[in-house]
Amino acid sequence: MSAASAPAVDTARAWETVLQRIESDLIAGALTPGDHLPSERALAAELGVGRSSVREALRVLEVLGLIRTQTGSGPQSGAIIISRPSGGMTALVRLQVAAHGFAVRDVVKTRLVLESDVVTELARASGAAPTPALAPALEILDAMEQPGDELTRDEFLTLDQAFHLALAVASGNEVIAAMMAGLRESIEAYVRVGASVLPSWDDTSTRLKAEHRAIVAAIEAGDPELARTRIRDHIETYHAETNVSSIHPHREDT
Amino acid sequence: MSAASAPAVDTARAWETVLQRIESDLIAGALTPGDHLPSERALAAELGVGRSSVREALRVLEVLGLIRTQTGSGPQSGAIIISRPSGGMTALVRLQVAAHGFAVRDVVKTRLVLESDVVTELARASGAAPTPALAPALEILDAMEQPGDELTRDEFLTLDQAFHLALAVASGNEVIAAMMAGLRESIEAYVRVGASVLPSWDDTSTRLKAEHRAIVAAIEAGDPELARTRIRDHIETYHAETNVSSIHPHREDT
DNA sequence: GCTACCGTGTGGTCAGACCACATGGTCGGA
DNA sequence: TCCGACCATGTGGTCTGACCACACGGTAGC
Repeated sequence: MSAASAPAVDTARAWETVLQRIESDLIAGALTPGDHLPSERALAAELGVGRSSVREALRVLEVLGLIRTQTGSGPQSGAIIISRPSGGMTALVRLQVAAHGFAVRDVVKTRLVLESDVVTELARASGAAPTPALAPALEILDAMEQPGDELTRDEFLTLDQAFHLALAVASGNEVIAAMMAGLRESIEAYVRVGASVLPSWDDTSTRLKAEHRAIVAAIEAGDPELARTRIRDHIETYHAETNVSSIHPHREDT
Repeated sequence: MSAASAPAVDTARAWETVLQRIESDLIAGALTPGDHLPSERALAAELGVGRSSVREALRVLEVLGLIRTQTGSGPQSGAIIISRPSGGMTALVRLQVAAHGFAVRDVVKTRLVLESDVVTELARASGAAPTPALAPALEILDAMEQPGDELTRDEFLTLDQAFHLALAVASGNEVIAAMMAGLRESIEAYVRVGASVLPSWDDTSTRLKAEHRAIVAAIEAGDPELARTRIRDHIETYHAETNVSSIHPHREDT
């Protein structure tokens, strides 16, 4: 039913067995965030594989945002289980965009779909009771509006990204938050290029700030439909203005 | 302004330089799907790094669904650029679920959000003009209803997954399709466990088939709201019935 | 003409050797 | 007693070289 006989099973490549071992330890609860993995040399000896194979598996886990590695000795050294899905999501989406697997247009559209749901859920929750989870997002808005301290485009965009991410986090769905972060970061280069060619940045940033406040207002008013409409307009307007969707990772010339 | 002097810049780890090189080649169009990467040994020599570092980078690309490797010689050997985004999504989400980064509940919820948008878009498009893109999905439904040929639960679930994926593909947004596939696959183990404990599989499968037809009917009728409602009920009912969301990767006992 | 063979290049793996680094203990002096 | 310098230890990061299994493609022999 399961394995035919005794042999085989070993058909997987060495680094895959390492990955499987770690995954099963995670599922079994033998490994939880904060724990240290055994050292590469110990893992290699324990699993009967070479250290290079262990390293290939750890590299994958690192890129996927599951572990953090550090040299040296002490409590902070070695490979430690973390859980930072957004990092892996970013790398995944960005490379897929680069490889033509994803169109920038679809990335923007997907982000819109996810974020629409985020604000809808937040508005629903806020209609029932005040939402303290929104506090981080509000702080970011305050930071964006500091009088007398003009932000550069880059600084503004950084805060803008943080605001949208804060909304996603506030909704409580980590999967959506990670995906949104990944989608956004993966096209960040295009967004920044788009912002740099805008004729009047002052006008744009002023409008964006107003739209952010309006979105939050709709959420706090407990109006899902309004919040949804506003986030949609917010995203679509910006991307239409900067023409981000038409930017193509490929250079057709030369 | 940028680099202090001549040195440094090399601060990135060796395997990262390999990754960056490949990414930039992808963006520049020097590498497109179907192309062969240079051999590991050539890449190592060219970039001035060890072969093991090259391998770590290639391993990442493989897990992320960007390349396919094959031993031997000939046209099919070596590392070839592909673009299978769902593979990377699956690995990422599955491991994050295992590491407690993602809750199964949130995965299901996110899938629901994405799929709601898929059927909404399909219904809108279908309202304007017939949608030939739905053909693959319809074929799968036919296969699920073959009379006299009772499908096992596993076979049924495989077709079920294919149906939902076909809908996503029909919507034309590859990012959403890939993410949905990844989300679905990552919790497939839990879904199958849930199905295996259902009291009356015949009743369930009959109901699911009817629901599938109803969803398609709503799409073809060009009724976005109805399609949205039906897909939501379809997914929520099933997951409530099988209690998938409550399945926890951890075993609290022993 | 066909078959069997073998050279060649590929990824897959392992072993061993360094390196830089961060820690934590030890030893010496104040 | 206290404190600073020192160094042994263990970690990840990297490179080198060596095999292996495999798949192709040409070649020699039938």
